[in-house]
Amino acid sequence: MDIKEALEMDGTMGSSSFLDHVSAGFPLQGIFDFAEGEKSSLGFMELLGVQDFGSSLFDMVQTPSTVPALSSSPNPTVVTKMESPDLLNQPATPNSSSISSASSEAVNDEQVKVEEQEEDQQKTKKQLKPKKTNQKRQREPRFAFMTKSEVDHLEDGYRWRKYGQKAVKDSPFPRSYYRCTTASCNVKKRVERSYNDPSIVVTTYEGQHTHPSPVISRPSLAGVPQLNNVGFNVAMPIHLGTTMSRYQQQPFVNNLLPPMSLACNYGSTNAAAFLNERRFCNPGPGLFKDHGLLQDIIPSHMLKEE
DNA sequence: CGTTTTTGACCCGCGC
DNA sequence: GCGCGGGTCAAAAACG
Repeated sequence: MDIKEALEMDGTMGSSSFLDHVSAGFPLQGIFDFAEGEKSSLGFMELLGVQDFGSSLFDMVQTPSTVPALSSSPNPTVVTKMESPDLLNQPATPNSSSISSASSEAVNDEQVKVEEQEEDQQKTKKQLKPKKTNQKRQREPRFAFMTKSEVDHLEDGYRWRKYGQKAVKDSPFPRSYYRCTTASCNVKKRVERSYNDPSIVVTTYEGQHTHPSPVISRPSLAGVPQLNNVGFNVAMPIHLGTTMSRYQQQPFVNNLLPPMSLACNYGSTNAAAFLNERRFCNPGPGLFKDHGLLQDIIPSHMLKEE
């Protein structure tokens, strides 16, 4: 049980609690703490209830141990960890069935965690600049998922520019920081590799894209079929068509999906979609089922599916 | 030549 | 107050 070891190792870190991990970027250790299931006694549904605050964060993790079939399976997998309830409705990817099933069986170790870090910090404007009226910086809600992949930077339909890299404590693998290259869109993501299982990449998204996936207009991806003209459902097909041969990125939540998030379940299957879903399902603090934007963007038939 | 990556420095929050 | 770790900046290098 690598995870167990990880958990124990985490204990050696000592100074940080799980929440600390989370608020600081939920290092894997944090995730595994979570997996331990002791620091979070909330049941999944309970969490949902808690989460239902719209802006509070929600963590759902399936540690590698929960998907035993993965490591040995020819088809790599993705373990999803989400920090936002709105995203939980994420459907399994079309071709993740095998993985999904595997994970479902493994959910026994299902871990859930609630985070309320939204008031955490707002690092969008920053540090080297004169600090402003120091309200605690607010951090955008984040969500992450673990992906079994050989490449660190997973294609998700958006363009990212790397702006930093740091060594991760207790891990031989560095953590990379990316920002969406689209002007006015300050979505960020962190990518790091699990030191317990180097084949697993943990990607954390922070913020919400304020634009459609740019891949639509990208020549290199022009051949990818577009599901719509908005962009957020496009990424997955692109992903599948262009990168699956190198790695698999198949976020899935299957049985972990919270019922209440069904309203946002419209079939997107990747990170970009997650972000968009999040954005559209959770347009503002406390708002949950506002379909205003959704209706503008999502085909009516999709909405009906909820 | 424009864009992205690399990388050391810096800032900030937090625990001791 | 100090040190540590996480996160970001920004100049230089690399890349296409």
